[in-house]
Amino acid sequence: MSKLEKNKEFKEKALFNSAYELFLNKGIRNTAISDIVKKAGVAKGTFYLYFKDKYDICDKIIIEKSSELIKEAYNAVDTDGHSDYTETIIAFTDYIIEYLKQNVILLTLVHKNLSWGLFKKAIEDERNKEIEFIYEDLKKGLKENGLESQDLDEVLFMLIELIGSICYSSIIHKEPREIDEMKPILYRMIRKMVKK
Amino acid sequence: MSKLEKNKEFKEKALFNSAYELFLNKGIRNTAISDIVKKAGVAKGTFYLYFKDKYDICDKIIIEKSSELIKEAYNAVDTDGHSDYTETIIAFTDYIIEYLKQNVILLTLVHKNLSWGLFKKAIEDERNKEIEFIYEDLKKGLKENGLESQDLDEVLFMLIELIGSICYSSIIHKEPREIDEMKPILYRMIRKMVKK
Amino acid sequence: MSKLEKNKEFKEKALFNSAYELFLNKGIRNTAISDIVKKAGVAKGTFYLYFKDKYDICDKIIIEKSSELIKEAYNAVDTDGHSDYTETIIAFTDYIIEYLKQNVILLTLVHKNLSWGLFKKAIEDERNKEIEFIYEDLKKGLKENGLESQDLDEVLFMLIELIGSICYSSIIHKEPREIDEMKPILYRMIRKMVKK
Amino acid sequence: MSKLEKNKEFKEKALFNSAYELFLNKGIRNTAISDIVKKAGVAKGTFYLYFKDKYDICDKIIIEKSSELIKEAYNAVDTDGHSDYTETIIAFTDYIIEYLKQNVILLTLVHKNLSWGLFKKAIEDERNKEIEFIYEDLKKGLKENGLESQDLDEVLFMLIELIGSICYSSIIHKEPREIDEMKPILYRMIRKMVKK
DNA sequence: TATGAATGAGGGTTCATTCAT
DNA sequence: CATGAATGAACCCTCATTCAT
Repeated sequence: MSKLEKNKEFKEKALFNSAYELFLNKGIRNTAISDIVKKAGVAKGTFYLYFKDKYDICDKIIIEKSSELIKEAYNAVDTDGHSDYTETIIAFTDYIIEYLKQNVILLTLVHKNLSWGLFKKAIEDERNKEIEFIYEDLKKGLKENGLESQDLDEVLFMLIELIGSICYSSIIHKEPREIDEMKPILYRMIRKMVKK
Repeated sequence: MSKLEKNKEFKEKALFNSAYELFLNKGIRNTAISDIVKKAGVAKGTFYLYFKDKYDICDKIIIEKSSELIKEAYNAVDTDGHSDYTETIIAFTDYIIEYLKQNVILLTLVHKNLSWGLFKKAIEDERNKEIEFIYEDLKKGLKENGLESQDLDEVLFMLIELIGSICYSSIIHKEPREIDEMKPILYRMIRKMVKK
Repeated sequence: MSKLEKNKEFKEKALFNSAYELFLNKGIRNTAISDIVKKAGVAKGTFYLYFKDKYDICDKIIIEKSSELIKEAYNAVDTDGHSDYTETIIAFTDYIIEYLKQNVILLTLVHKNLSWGLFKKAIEDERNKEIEFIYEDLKKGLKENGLESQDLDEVLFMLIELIGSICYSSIIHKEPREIDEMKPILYRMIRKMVKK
Repeated sequence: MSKLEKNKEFKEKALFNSAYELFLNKGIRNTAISDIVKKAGVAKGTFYLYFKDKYDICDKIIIEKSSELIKEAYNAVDTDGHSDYTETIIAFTDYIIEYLKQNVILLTLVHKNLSWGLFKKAIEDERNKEIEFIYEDLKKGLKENGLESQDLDEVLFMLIELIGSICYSSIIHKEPREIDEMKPILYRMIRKMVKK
C-alpha cells in the first residue's frame, strides 16, 4: 500500500470515527458535516470524496458497529455447547442485551436506523462473510431444534425484531419495565416461539 | 359555542389536517411549517398559537390517528364472539394489518414516531377513556385465556411491538416477505406466545 | 372617582409595575409587550389604550423612578445644614450612589435611557413641581457658593453627567475601579469643579 | 498575499464598510444583516464567516473608528508644543469635538455603545500599540503637569467620560446648549479638574 | 487528491399591532 | 372600555454543497 493510499485510508477512518462519536454524543440530527470534518481534522470538501452525505456515513457506521457486536456475541457463546439450541439463542441474546445495557447510545443509533434492508446488505456484503456464516449457523441450529424448516428465515426475523424492540424500550425508556425485569419474560416468549 | 370559538376550532383542525396530509405525502422531515400554514390557509404565527413546534403537532396526529384505528378495529371484532380469546386477538390484529395495508404512509408515520411513552400518554388521557377500556379488555381476555396473570402488561407489550415491527417491514419493505405471506407465520407465533 | 375610573387607573398601574419589574429582570430588549400584559393580567389590546409602545412606557417608568430617587435624596440631605454648599452636593451625590449600589438594575435602566431631554420633560411636568423646586434649589446653592452665576445650568448639567457616567461604569463594570475607590477621587473632582 | 487571501480581505472590508454606513444612516436597531450583505454584495452566510452577529461587527466598527479618530487627533496636536500640558489636552479635546461636529452619526454610534471595557480591549489589542502609546503619553503629560500621580488613570477616565457625555448631548440634542457655547465652560472645567 | 471560502435557499420563531366581538 | 385571536413581515442563523485554487 503506497503512502498516498495509506493517507487516504487514514482520512476515511478519521471521518468514520469522528462521525461515530458525534452521532453518539449529539445525535444524528444535531451533527453537521462541518462538525465531523472539524473533529476529523480534514477539509469539508474531503468528506464528499468518501461519503455521499450524512446518512451514507451513518449507514456504514451502523453496519460496522452492529456486525462487530454480533461477531463478539457469537464468539462468546459459540463454545458453550448447550444441548438445547434454544438455550444457545438465549445466551446469544443475553450477551447482546448486556452489551447494549452498557452502551445505550449505540442502541439508540442502531434502533432508529437499522432496517432489515440494511441488515441484509451487511449479510450479503462480500467483506462480511463472517456475519453470513453466523446467520446461517443460527438457522441451522433452529432447524436441528425441530422448528418448522420452511419458515426459518421468517421466524428468525421475528425473533430479531422482538428482541430489538424490547431492548430499545426497556433499556432506554424503561418501559414497560426495566430490561432486567423484562428478560425472564422475554426469554420465556423466545422459548415458546422456538418450541416445535 | 360562540362564533369565535368555532373559528378557533376550525383553524386548529385546518392546521391538523394539513399537517397530516403533508406528513403523509412529503414526510415529516421535508414538511416545513410554512407548508402547513400555507395549505391550511392561515398565517404562520397562527401555528404557534396551537402547537409548540412541528414535533408537537406530529405527536398529536399520531395519537389521534392510531387511537382511531384501534377503536375501529376493536368495534369491528368485538361482537364476533370467538370462543377462544386468542382468536379475538388475531382477528383484531388482522383488522389492523388490513387497514395499514391500505394506508401505508400512516404506518410509516406511526412506526417511526410512536413510542410506548406516547402510547401510554394516549391511554391515560382523560379524553381517551375508550382506548383505556380497550386496553384493559384485551388484558382481561388474555387472563381469562389462561395466560400467566402477573405479566399481562409485558406480554401485551411484546405482542404490540412484534406486530408493529412485522407490519412495518413486511408492508413497507416487503422484508423478509410480503405481509400476506408473513401473516400465517405471525399468527402462529402469536398463538404460541399467548398459549398457557 | 367612579368605579370605572378607578378600574382604569388600576389597570394602568398594573401595566406600569409589571413593565418595571420585567425591564429590571430581563432588560428592555428582552421584554415583550405580551410579557407585560401577561404579568399585569390584562389583555394585549388594553396595553395600547394606555401607552403608545414599549418605549413610551419605558420613558414614563424612568421619569417616575428617577424622580422618586432624587426626592428621596434631597429630603435626606436637606436638613443637614452644611456650612459649605459643596458638601451638601456631595452628600446628595453620596446618597444617590449608595442607593444605586443597592439597586444596580435601576441604574442600568436609567443610564442607558435617561436623556437630558427626558429629564427636562420631567422638570417641566406640571405634576412634578417638586423636582423643579429641587433643581432650582441646587442652582441657588451653587450660586451662593460663589460659582459663576451665568453658567449654573451648564455646570450642574456637567456634574450630573459626570456622576452618572462614573456610577454606571464603576458600579456595573467595576471600571476603572470599584465605586468605593472612585468616590474620593470623584468628590475631589466635584470640589474642584464647583470651587470659585 | 495570494489571490484568495486578497479576496477574503476584500469581502470582510466590504461587509465592514457596508455595516458602518448602514448603522450611521439607519441606526443599529433598524439595520438587518440582510441589509448589510445586500449592500456588500455577498451572500448571507458569508457574513457569519467573518462576524459572530450584528453586535460583533458593531463593536469592531466602534473600536476601529474611534481609534482612528484618536490617532488623528493626537497627531494633529502632538507637535504643538504647549508649555502647559493642560492646553495640549484641551487642544486634543477640541480636535475631537470639531471632528464629531462634522460626523454626528459616528458620535451617536460610539456614545451608545462604547463602554470602557471595549476601550480597554482596544488599548490592549496587540494590533493597536499606537493607541496604548497615546494613552500612556496622556497620562505622562498629566503627571508632569503636577497632577496627583496615584490617580492618573481615574482622572483621565473621568475626563473622557465627561467630554463624551457633553459632546453627545450638546452636539446631538443641543442640550443644555449648543456645543460651541458649551466649549468654554467645558474647557474651564477641564482646567479646574487637571489643576494641581 | 485536498482544500475551505462562498453560497443562498430555507427553516424556525417572534412580536407589535389590528380589529371583530 | 376591554378582549385576545389572528396576522405576516421581519429576522436570525444553519448548513449541505460547490468549485476555484
